[in-house]
Amino acid sequence: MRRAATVKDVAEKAGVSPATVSNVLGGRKKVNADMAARVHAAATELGYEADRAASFLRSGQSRIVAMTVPSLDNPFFTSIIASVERWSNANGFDLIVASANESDAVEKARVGALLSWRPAGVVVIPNSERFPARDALDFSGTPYVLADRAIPGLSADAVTIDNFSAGRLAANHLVDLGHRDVTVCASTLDLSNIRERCDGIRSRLAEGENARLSLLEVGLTFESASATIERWLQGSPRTTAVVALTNFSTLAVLGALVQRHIRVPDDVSLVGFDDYAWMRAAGPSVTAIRQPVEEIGRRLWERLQARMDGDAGEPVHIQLDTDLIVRDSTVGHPDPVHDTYIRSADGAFRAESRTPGQ
Amino acid sequence: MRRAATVKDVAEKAGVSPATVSNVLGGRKKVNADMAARVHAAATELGYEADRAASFLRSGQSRIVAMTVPSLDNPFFTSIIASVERWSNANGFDLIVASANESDAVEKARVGALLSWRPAGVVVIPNSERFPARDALDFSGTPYVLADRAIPGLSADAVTIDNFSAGRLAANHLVDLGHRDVTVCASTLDLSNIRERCDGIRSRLAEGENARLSLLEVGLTFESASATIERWLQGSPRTTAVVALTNFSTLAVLGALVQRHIRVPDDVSLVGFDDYAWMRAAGPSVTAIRQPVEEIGRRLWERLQARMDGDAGEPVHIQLDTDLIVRDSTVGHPDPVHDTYIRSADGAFRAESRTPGQ
DNA sequence: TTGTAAGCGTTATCAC
DNA sequence: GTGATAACGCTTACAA
Repeated sequence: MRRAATVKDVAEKAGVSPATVSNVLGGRKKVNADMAARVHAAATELGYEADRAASFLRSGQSRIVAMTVPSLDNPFFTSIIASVERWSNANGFDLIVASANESDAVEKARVGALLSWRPAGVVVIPNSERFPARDALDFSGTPYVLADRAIPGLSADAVTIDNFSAGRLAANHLVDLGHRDVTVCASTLDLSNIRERCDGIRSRLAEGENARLSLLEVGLTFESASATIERWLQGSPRTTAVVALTNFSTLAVLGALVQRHIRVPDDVSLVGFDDYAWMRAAGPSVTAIRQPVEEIGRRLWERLQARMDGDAGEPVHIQLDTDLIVRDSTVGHPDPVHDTYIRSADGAFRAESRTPGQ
Repeated sequence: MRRAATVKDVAEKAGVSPATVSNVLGGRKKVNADMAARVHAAATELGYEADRAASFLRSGQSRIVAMTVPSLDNPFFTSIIASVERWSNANGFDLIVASANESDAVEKARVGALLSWRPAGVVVIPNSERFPARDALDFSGTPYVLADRAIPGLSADAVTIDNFSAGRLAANHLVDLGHRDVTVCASTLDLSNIRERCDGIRSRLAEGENARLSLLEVGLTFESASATIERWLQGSPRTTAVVALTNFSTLAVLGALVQRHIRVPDDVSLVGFDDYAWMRAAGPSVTAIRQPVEEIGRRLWERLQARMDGDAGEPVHIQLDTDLIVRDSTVGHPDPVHDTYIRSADGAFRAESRTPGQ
């Protein structure tokens, strides 16, 4: 590992002082034009890039954002990382990521390590409602924003979807189609977002008569979900529709139904959660609640940016609307050209064709 | 943002010198037992964690690993990140990630930024064979390891699968089943790993008589792949089997076939690439070449660790074996209990049931 | 064994 | 407008 060039090297080569180099490259002070040119030339020639650690140490401006997620193997979480990375990068911040690996203890330990970088801000998808990172974050005073999972009673900025409405949106679709026996596959009721989705479904079903809701807690992984659903199906449950509240449980339900040759949607309809390419490609394609991932990232950044800039206002909980993407798993085989329909929370209906560029 | 505690604070509280605090917490020198206890107590009380930037600046040990991937929206890449993150974390390193967002220019720019952290090592999944990060990495002298995509002619450590053998494995399965008209859906032939997979398929097909191979270049995204495959199907191609060489193209092929009510595997068989939960759950479940993601991460770390420790030996290209997971998309509906079969490169056959915990 | 002091590379301050 | 100098928080010679 070659020693990297320093300000001194550049200064010497350009025949100026280190301070001037810093001023030119940092663009903080006015400098003589041809001096600046010499500095730039020298910097380029030496491949100079300021050492971020030293720069931070002196300036106190870390330009690091740290992010912790329950797992890096869940595409929902990584899609949020992708969005945050784009925003942070666009603003000159680098992103340090840590996975809690589904463990409260790991989350706690990892956040400790992240904070030792003195990040300017932190984005957290808490591993559980215990929110193990909380104490360290609060103690450090580092601005942070929660994503996806808000913590009940916690005063902190959070960006989530409107889980209750998302649940209603799913239930409403099924009720409209005449379903009265609905089973909900929840990952775990230990998470408030999942509970709220359930509440939304329950609330809509309660508006009709004779609607019955069964609840199945299937765990956080595809494997546990598959096993639980398999056991449940062995009991020949009376159900005409399933709402799955996470991407893994959606997949597990679909797999179990297909494997048992239960016809979808003829025997059982399915509304899934999250919107992935495989849901379009599956046979049958899956009706699903789509979360606005890109917007979640944008709003996370917006909140974090505000806090990093010193906003000391009341904590804000942003709850974004979801869309219902109607596909074969609830309505069979619709119009072959416009075969995907989107129903927004406001009830509007619009067609979306499957052609590229969407 | 509260000012974080420093060594001085801890030293004062414990009634010792800063050097002693550093020695106790860093565990580098022997210290008196009750002094050590006092230091630990003070550190805990103040919530002290050494500032990593300052620590690095003085010691020259950055304990940062940087990683760049073409996209954070591709679960294959993020699964490798997940594995590397576990290994780096276990060894006390933090991980900075950057996405090239499928752009050579972005890769180059992002790697420049990453290097300004003076990372101890870098893991790169190059965005293209141009490997835009190369110059900066070589110039910096930072140890790096390529993942997934080796660059032809490049002298650098790389951990990939044995792409040629993977191609042969897929083709062999289809030939065994009697297929003679095989279409390959490649993302892009601009990547050597994809070309090698093609070559492997071609090589196996060439061993039989009358085998025909058609090649379809479908692009890197699900959308472009879907569109291309759709156009191709409109031409009523003479093909009894498709090999898809990436996860997105696998999905796109499956979707297009299902949508057109082409029966799989009765009309067309499908061998996909990568192994995801959705492939088990899809109807039909998808026969696929599984890449050993966890091992890729392990070997990446092993190589990087060696280089960071000063190993100056010849560049090593590790090529890992893949498995063929046989499912419905090539063989219909096998034994309902052990419904997934794995065929390794060595030809061994073993059953794997779909019960949880696998 | 413990403390003192220097210095990592940068930028902010303050003379010039 | 430019340059010398100090200081950020830490680790590590080296002195005690």
